[in-house]
Amino acid sequence: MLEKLKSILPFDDKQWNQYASYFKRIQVPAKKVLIQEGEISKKAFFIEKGCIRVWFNKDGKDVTFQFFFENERVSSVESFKKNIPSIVTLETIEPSTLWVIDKQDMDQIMRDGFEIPKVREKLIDTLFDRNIHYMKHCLSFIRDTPQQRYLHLLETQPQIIQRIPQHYIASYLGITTVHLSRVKSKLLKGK
Amino acid sequence: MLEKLKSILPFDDKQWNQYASYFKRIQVPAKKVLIQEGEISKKAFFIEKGCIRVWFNKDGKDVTFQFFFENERVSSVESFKKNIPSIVTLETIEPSTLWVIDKQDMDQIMRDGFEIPKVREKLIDTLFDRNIHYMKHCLSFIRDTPQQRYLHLLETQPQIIQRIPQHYIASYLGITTVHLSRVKSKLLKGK
DNA sequence: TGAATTTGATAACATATGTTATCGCTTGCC
DNA sequence: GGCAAGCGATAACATATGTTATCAAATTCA
Repeated sequence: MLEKLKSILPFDDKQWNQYASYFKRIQVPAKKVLIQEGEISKKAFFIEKGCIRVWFNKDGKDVTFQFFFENERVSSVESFKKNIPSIVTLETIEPSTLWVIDKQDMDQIMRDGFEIPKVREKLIDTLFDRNIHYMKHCLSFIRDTPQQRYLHLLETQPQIIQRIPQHYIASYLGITTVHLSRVKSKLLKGK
Repeated sequence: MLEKLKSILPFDDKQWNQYASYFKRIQVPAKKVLIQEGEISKKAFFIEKGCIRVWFNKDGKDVTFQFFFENERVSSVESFKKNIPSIVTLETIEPSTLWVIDKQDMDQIMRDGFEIPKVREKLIDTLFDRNIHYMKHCLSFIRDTPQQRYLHLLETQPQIIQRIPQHYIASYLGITTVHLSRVKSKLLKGK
């Protein structure tokens, strides 16, 4: 099951023997908070099964920022990297199977990884990709209407539409559940 | 004038002697397009004097995505890094003095830089910082009203309000010029 | 200097989106 | 089985924001 992790961090087998023990497999129920907003994150997660929602607080309401699924890594990046309080909460949506690693161990892996050209390339690529992803996400809020964002989601990440309760999707799109309903019904009626 | 660049890329003096010649100083007028949307970017810029606007096309209208000022580096990141067509246009707003470097040379510097722990740290930090910046920028579109975004801009980047024509600011905030006028006048009238 | 362009304010109206409330359908749980 | 909670649709109304048009001031440039 760490196969996917190996493709993300392409160390050789010898090194993986050392690192494998850093990761612990845990089972968590739905709606379990993994990292709380305001807390300094000391852990990172890799999802074997299930999904995780990243959200933040807006006047008492929770607003979804991102979803993560199988074979993805999740952490409160800025908190994890910089030892500052997290601006987001990480919470499971479904009962999930996760691999968890402590910051200390992860830092070790990162330090080692940046010494090895192949791993380094991969890590840098990942950072750039994340950058591009956030950039495009921003851009879609400036450029596209909620309806366009919904359609785009349908095309590019149908599993979100299928697996995630609609009120989470609505806040992810930056609108209310009521308006998402309207958008969907407008689309059904042939636009 | 490369002093600022040295703090961003903390090589030792010997190496800088080699790299300094990679950068060329150019003077460009206002409204000069540096990189065109759709074009594969082969250059990166460092601003000595002036400012640059990053924008993209929305149904024929231009929508501003970011502003850059003195001592900042600008490039079409994803295009520059991945050799793909740029999704944004880079254009000066004021007459500017820039330092320009070719992709090939920049790649060389990056390759060398990642071998040197001190420089590597700085580069990775920069990537994370950019990530956090985009994340927060996204977040402000989901969480805040245009008025809140305007006030936030006033607090954190007053030079944008002062130096940049209002219609660029409006599209940067994701609203029309008409609405920005409304927001400002509402704020003047004591909210 | 004077004409053309850019910039910003405002009004009137149109559309998009939020708010609150209600209803019915599902789901989980005792 | 039945109740409570969660979820999604819809309606009516309120507010925010966009669109188009007009005007005045500032700026640019020949």
